[in-house]
Amino acid sequence: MLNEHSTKAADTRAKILHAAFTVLSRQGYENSSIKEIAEEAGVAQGLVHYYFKSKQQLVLAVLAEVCREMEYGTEQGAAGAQAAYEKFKNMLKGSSGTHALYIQLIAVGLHDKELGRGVLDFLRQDRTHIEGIAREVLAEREADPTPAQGIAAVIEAAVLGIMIQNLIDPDFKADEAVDTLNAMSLSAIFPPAQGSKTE
Amino acid sequence: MLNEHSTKAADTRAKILHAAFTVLSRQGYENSSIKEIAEEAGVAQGLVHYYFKSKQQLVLAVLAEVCREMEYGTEQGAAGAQAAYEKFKNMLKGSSGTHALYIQLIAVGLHDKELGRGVLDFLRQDRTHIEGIAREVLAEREADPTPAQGIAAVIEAAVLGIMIQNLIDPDFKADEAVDTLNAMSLSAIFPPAQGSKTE
DNA sequence: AACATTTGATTGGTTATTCAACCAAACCCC
DNA sequence: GGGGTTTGGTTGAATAACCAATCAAATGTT
Repeated sequence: MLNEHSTKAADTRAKILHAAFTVLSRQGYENSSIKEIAEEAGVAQGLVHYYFKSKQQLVLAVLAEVCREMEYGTEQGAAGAQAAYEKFKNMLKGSSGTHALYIQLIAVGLHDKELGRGVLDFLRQDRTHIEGIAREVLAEREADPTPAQGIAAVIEAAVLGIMIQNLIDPDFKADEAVDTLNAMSLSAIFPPAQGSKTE
Repeated sequence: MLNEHSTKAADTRAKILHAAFTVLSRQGYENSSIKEIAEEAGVAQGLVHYYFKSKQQLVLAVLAEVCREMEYGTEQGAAGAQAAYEKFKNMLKGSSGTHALYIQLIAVGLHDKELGRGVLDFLRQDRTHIEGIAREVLAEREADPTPAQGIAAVIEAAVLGIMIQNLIDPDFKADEAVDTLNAMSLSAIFPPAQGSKTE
């Protein structure tokens, strides 16, 4: 039966995608050739272009895969925030390949319109998600929800930067950094005595 | 004359370096060829290799240049922090080429040992500088200086992440993000009346 | 003349992408 | 059910372009 998704086709497609992920995260974008990806997948070169029009398209598909791997849990409020931070700590220990690839794709996306679009989409979705959590926490504290957006921008930024430092610097104290970020975001939410807003 | 001060030699060297910066920041690492850089500089291809053994070496030299462009002021204490944040805001508006190149080089450095070393050096120096400021501020407040390291890590991270978002997302509200980061780092320093840390 | 600088053609290699041919299973008509 | 045909899947070689690096020769400078 020639149903739109013959399992065989889906299989090899996934195989190529997985191989692309492996090679790209191991060697980086500019050192990864289609030939090498095909070898890793155990198929002929031409087949890669049968499933993906161009290297761009392939990498774009890999990006989607990577994004799926970075999803958080869905707990609510402060508990959700805690859970997300813990999950992030674990990711920092384990999935360095994924992170390296992500940073790589961000950089390539700076000069590749199509890829850049994909990266931007994911980044925004991520930030929106963080903003949602921040809003919940602010609501729990019965505080003004306005700063949620700015807080989300900073947390998203810090997450990216911690990833980067963790990849580059073998001596980087990732756990400490995440804990500090946690504390900082919390104390941003408990309005400190700076302005005049006392509880 | 083999003297390091032959002005002509220094001149063309600088010319090539500048052209490399221009081309690299415009087109990204993997789309920049020596040929193109030579053209931009108005010299023959071979000359580039006369001054820089390899593309790696050239890019490494450009990195040093970029780092010089990113230096902060040297004011002390809280005033220094304020000044640095303001300077950062201005940079976010203007020097996007420099930032794009920096992110690019971070990414390439992930899989290029030599470049990676250079990037790491700069990153550490930067973080140490931030840590110094944090220490000064903590001292002004007569607070425990221990968390300075963690705070510096988070601020460095956030700076990187804000750069990235500012490059990628045309709607990113950079000023708001920097102000929020400022507030968050301050409130991390005024120990908020928070009960006990989660453990 | 000796040296530093500059040139541009050459080398040896890599790359993404295209293409004609091949295979096997699915379908149709008898 | 069995020949012929369409179709999706797969192959590996060919194409055309590009690249970093080298080098012998030319030019400029002291």
